[in-house]
Amino acid sequence: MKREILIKFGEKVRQERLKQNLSQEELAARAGVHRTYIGMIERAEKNITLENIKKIARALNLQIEHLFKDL
Amino acid sequence: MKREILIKFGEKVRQERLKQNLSQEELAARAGVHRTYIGMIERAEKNITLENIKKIARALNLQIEHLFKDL
DNA sequence: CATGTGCTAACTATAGTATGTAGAACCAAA
DNA sequence: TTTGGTTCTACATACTATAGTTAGCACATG
Repeated sequence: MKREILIKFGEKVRQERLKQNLSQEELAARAGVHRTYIGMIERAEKNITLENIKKIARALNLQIEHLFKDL
Repeated sequence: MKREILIKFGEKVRQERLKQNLSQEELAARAGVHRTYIGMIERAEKNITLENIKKIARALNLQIEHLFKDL
């Protein structure tokens, strides 16, 4: 499937967010994006850009690299 | 700087492309994107999306993870 | 009640695609 | 040396697709 990478990335973000007991709203606030946007990314509804990947990685205190482990 | 991540990513793509002796046009053809697009990415003029990051990684026979090593 | 998430719909910013021009570097033949 | 051909890249627009942002409503669950 074409959007497989988006699905895997979304799952990874959700997994890391829950591991840190953050709500979508909290993660959004940390990353500086809107609360529904995090939901859209986790549901693979948007093809996220590199700058926002970076924002989310920072908000999760992770290296970008880590978000692509086993992808 | 805000676009620092784009600059580093662009440098990484160029570095890997040259390592494999590919022209921008050859890499573009492999990745299935337009020839000028690769130039724009290497010069950090566009905020690349995840699906295109994936295309370029595949065209370079690299894991996405590798493109973010030491970034 | 409050909190968290999914989902729709709309707008505006910009990523993605493409064409064309220019110039640099290299090579080969006159 | 100069001329001409080739290859590669930068850069300038410009168009169209869609990412990014927001508001609102539904429906859970505590």
